[in-house]
Amino acid sequence: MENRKTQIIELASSLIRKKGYSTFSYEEISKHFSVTKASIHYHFEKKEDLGLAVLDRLYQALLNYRSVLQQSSKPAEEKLYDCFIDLTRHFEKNDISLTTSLKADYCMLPESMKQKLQEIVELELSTIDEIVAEGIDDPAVNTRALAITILSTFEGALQYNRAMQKDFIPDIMYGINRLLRR
Amino acid sequence: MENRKTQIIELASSLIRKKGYSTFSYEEISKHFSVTKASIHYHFEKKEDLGLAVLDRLYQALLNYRSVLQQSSKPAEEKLYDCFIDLTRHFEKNDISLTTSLKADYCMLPESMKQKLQEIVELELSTIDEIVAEGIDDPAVNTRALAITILSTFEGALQYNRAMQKDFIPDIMYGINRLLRR
DNA sequence: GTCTATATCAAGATAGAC
DNA sequence: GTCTATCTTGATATAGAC
Repeated sequence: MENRKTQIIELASSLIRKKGYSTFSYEEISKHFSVTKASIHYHFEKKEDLGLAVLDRLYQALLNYRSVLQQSSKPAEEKLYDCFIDLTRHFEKNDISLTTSLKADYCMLPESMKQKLQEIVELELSTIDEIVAEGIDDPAVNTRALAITILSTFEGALQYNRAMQKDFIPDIMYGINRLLRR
Repeated sequence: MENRKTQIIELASSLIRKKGYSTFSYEEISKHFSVTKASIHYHFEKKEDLGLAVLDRLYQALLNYRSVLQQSSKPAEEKLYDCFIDLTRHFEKNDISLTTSLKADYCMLPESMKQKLQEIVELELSTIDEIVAEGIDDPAVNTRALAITILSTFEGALQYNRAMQKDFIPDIMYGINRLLRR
């Protein structure tokens, strides 16, 4: 069952978002599939291997997402708002983002995962930066700072959603609109 | 040593920020003070008791902070920027904020801590909202949404700092200034 | 009031049977 | 490819000595 490997990655990905890297366990993955812990260890010898597989999958998905965006011929502003919708949807489905959860657990990650996480974060930032820059002509504007502000805001808001059992996305969209308007 | 109790709360507070509530342990607290785990259990019978003590301390500190702000006679804009400086300093010293870390661990917290956390988050939001509102006359502006955006941005940025070993505060201050300016 | 000793459980991981 | 069995470690927690 080559498929089992993918199933494990998907479940791990969801568990990391919910509970964090150091708190999710082979035990709960094995129970979910009604197999033993040992068979999970067969697919991913160490927890670190599974963690890296989760990160690799995310990295590929992001690369793919960025290239779709780049090939789109929509006007920049529309692209950016599509992007916000994607972020919102992604977050509704997924509680909080994988990178947010891993950043919280950062000091407990193995070195290999820290490095991969940095690559992913850098890719996220530059993807948003590219779209923001496309929509803003003024060369005096620091678009990378805006991209960082936007992503920080989204990720922060998701954590508010989780703790307050309320949807703060409309509030931060109000803020982001104010931030971007001429 | 009634002082020991306070020392434990302070250490626990710092460990929760670094590693999260479910990952910090009585073991490491006891090692730090060169005593046994059992003596930590003497001061705080259950982990939940220690967690609540940490939250109570934060709640009191916040109440105190807010009342100092309210009594200040500075102009609103200055107050707000003092507040940003406090946030930045606090965050430099403390890696990420306690509430950010606890929001990431939210689903593993005992019910009592979830409730206390919500009270604290609400207090943080209303404190910032009050200052923002003081500085903005226009009744059409949704100051609470701005407060949420600002806090989300700060908390998100801290997690970026941690993972990227870089200081993103100047970037988000650029964004927040743009957000607040007339 | 602080300790030792211990109980209990779940974690990550490995060896080797089938 | 999946299993049983087992090891080791570290977690929360309790009982009871001093």
